Amino acid sequence: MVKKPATIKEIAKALNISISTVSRALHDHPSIGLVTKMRIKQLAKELNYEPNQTAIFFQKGKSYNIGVILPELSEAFFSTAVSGIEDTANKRNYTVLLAQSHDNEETERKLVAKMKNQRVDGMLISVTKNTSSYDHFEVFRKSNIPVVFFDRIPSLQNIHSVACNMETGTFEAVSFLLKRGHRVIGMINGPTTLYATGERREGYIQALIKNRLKFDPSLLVNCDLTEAGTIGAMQELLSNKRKPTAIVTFNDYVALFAIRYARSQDIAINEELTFVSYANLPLINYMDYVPVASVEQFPYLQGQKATDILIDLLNNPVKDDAKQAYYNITVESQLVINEKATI
Amino acid sequence: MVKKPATIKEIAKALNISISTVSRALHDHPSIGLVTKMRIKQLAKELNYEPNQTAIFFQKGKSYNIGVILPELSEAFFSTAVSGIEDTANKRNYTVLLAQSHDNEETERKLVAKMKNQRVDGMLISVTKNTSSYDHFEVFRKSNIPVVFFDRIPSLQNIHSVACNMETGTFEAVSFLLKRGHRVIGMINGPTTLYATGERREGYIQALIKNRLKFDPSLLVNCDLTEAGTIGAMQELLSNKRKPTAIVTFNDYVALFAIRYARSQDIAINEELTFVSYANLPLINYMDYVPVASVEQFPYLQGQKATDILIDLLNNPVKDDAKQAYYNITVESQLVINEKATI
DNA sequence: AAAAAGTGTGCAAACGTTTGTCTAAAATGA
DNA sequence: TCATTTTAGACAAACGTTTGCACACTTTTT
Repeated sequence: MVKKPATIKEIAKALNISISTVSRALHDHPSIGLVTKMRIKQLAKELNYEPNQTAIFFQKGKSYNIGVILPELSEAFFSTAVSGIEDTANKRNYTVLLAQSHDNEETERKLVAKMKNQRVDGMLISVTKNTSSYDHFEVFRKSNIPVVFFDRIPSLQNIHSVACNMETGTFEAVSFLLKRGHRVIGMINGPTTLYATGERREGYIQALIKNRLKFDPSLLVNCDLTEAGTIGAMQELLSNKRKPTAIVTFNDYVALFAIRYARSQDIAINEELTFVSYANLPLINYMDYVPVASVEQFPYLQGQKATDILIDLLNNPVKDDAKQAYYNITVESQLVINEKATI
Repeated sequence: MVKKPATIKEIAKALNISISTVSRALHDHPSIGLVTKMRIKQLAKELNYEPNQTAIFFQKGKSYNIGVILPELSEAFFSTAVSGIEDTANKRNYTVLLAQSHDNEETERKLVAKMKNQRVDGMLISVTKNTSSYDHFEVFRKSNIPVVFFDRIPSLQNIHSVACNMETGTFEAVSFLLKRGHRVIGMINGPTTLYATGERREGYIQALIKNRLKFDPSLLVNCDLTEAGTIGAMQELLSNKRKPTAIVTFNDYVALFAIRYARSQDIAINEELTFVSYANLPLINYMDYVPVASVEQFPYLQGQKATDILIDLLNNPVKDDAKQAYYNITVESQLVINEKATI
């Protein structure tokens, strides 16, 4: 009943030629005569021949698998990045093995072990919020499995990475607000431990400098990204001697919390107090009041680039470890005006 | 520099024993003496031996890959389901190949082809909203690749499926509202083409019957799940002779649209008009006004069950196609009271 | 006319593992 | 003590493919 899939061997036998000829013919190897090639391809089609991938993987000593470890698939940023990864990988004949760390370092460690013995050819990793030590990634180096970190990248030397430069977008965001006439602009930034927090700060300050304005540290408050933290930050900003007329928030979640709080204080959103945020998540489609603009981080693009780099690395393995060149790609963030919020 | 991973062969040679002995020893085969076994395991550990998965896959003629095709990863329902799938698959030594159809039938067809020649052992599929014909799935039957459909299942005979029974949850939801004293309960249901729409309707009616109330068809309106459609449905319900004091909405998105509209009409949410919805998405954490209760569909559990069934199917292949038994698992939905909304 | 180059194909090894069958030695039974 | 069973391990085939090398034949060059 169950007919086994056709093999190269069967084709060879049926045509009374050698296996190698069949293999070469199917790969359009130049040394095979046209007639034989046609006969072979013809029969292959008739028999519905499809190469046995497991055999090829084995033979080539590769799995054509790319492992991906990221914190949380349900975050829109990551699920979009995954789309970029998948599309690129599929296009280049690789397959994606996905796993979520759920922002748990322990899980991350386990996944690393799992991935390694699944024999992935390469890895794409976005580290956990809380990952403090990076030694568990060393096994990949030892096994000669290239790793490209994306978005959340560890502070290590000699790694490949793709990340988004937040400074540019922040600069644009603040410039945009300045152009709109705002002179007192607050910022609710993230925890100082995050690299991205520093970039936002820098962009903010640079935009002020460029416009010959003085940087007022009391207008820049850090927060832990929770709702409570955001409310605290808002209270601090709103009670400032110079009360801001616009606020840049670390991400859309913070924006949501901040806007909600502002409304509870009967502040007219984007009139009395204008908001600009980051990420541009689908979330804002469902908010009643949304930031007037968002700094886009291009997750799909980041996924694409990281995958491209990884596959290039796989196709051109370095012999000499010392001569290894490291890719550190930066995607520029970019301000996007939110049409829904035009008032 | 790059040291190749150790193989069974090397271990054999180093210990001057046969390959088969090493293989069996590592598998705790009873016919291997204790001392040899220990020696082998010892050396294997020293050499950091790890079985070459590609070789094993090839040898066993299996890929230990499970293909998953679903509409949209960024929908919380699916990303949660994927977690269930991954966890179960990993536990049982399978690997997950993920792909999104983005609710596009054409993409779905392409993915099917892709998956088949990636030589997956089995498939988990949640079909596209728009999939009208199911013949592209036939290739799996022909290649003897078992398929388990989940959540969105095609209306076909002789398939394996895991889905959530919406009737139970709907029954509970309406009963809950009745117990709270509501007597005029509206429902914004989905398009009649969806199976789940029928189940909701049935649950709604059954709850009324059970409470000796008459079913009033004018209180049950269908909609296309868009914001415009929802507003239309709301207008219809609110202008009804018997104006509802509570509304059950098809899902959280519809709930959001409906609540937003109600607020635009200055209706006090969950006082003047009470909402109950489905899904319980993270979305509602970010809504200012949320339904008082949601019908939970247990996506994680569905993913788990579907994967378990699939792997069972893989481990116990049927010889005789005619004798195939089909699994059709139903997960009961369940009402969950939303604490945030308690007023 | 002989040598060289080109063309088309076959042979066989290799990749790492599992597993059915075979054998030698040791243990058991009478 | 010899026959039988048990134990511990070896041998070799098989899985499907790719690829370096060899070979025969034909064509071109000298």
